[in-house]
Amino acid sequence: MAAPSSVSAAPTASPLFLREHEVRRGVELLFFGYTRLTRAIDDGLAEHGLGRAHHRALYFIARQPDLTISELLKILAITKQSLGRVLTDLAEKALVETRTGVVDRRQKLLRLTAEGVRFEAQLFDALRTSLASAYAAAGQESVTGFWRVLEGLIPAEDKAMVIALQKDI
Amino acid sequence: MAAPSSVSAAPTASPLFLREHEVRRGVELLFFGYTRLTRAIDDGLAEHGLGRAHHRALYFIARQPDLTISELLKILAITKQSLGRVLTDLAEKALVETRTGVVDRRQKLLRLTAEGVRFEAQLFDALRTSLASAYAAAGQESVTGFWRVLEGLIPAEDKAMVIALQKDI
DNA sequence: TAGATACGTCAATATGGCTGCCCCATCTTC
DNA sequence: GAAGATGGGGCAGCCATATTGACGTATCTA
Repeated sequence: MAAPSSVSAAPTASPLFLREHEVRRGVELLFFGYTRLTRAIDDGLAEHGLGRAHHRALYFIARQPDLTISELLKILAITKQSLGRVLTDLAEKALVETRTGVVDRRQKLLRLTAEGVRFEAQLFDALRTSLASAYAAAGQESVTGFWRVLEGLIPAEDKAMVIALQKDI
Repeated sequence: MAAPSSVSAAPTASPLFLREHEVRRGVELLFFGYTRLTRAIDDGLAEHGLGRAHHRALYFIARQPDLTISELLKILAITKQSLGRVLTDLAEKALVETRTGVVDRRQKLLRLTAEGVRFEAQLFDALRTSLASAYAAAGQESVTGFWRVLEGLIPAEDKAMVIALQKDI
């Protein structure tokens, strides 16, 4: 794959054609890392009869109180129907509550209840334990690199959304 | 866990209690990065009437020809039933073939057919495009950090498996 | 030969996604 | 004030992917 740099006539390989090994390594580590991290909260969720889809909604509502439905839809990138079921479950379990929008009364503003806050924090703790130990083992420099590469995987049209999330804390 | 060498009385916070912000950032970037990367191959899969589960099997068979069923089960961490359906589909589409094990005739050794190799390579190309551009934007140092953190997320009992995968290429 | 292992398979069930269609309330624009 | 756009809710039906538990067969190992 890598063109020898000594040959001047043929341009060297574009950075888009990195050695296959490096790409495969990333694909695999992302797969294992992501799946193993999410597995850390399955037990906590199961105790409440909830699944990962519920956690994702819970998580982003925790992160941005007064989020609207359509904003949450953009973040999760699922359909209204799918989200509807999840939010119904969360409301029934009194983990999430909605209020009518103030500037636009068509909107619903999503918030966690006190119990929702408690539960999300409990789940987050499991995530923190896993991720913090990975951070600690890798060192701060590695963490920065970890963030940079992942940011590069987010398509331009989604980037503003992700950055907005991270402004709040 | 590391005791601060300078302060003797009050220990600083353990590395396991990193600032919440840093952990949330990692959780979110992993979510967006992973989901956006996997989305890159959905169209290619759909053309063949296959889903992501099929790709995961295809991918790891490509990576380790003559993989056995039980090894693949460990990697994917799903049930025999679930994998069975996926492999049946792949066999019907003539993307995967099996041979009886040589050292142990109970085993089935999984391999891609020529068409399977071609198809996996095509899908891989979409992954490479995404990941390579993220690598290029972040720089080689970042890529190393990216790998290190992700490795730290893999539980000890799975680590040998992942490392074994990466020895082959 | 007895037991463990590798694989296949049955039936039933859960979860979390999807499409297409239609509804109402509210905001915006003309 | 009317027309249309937007935010949200909901119905019916479907699909993909996962689960459990039990059982069967071939093969290996002690």
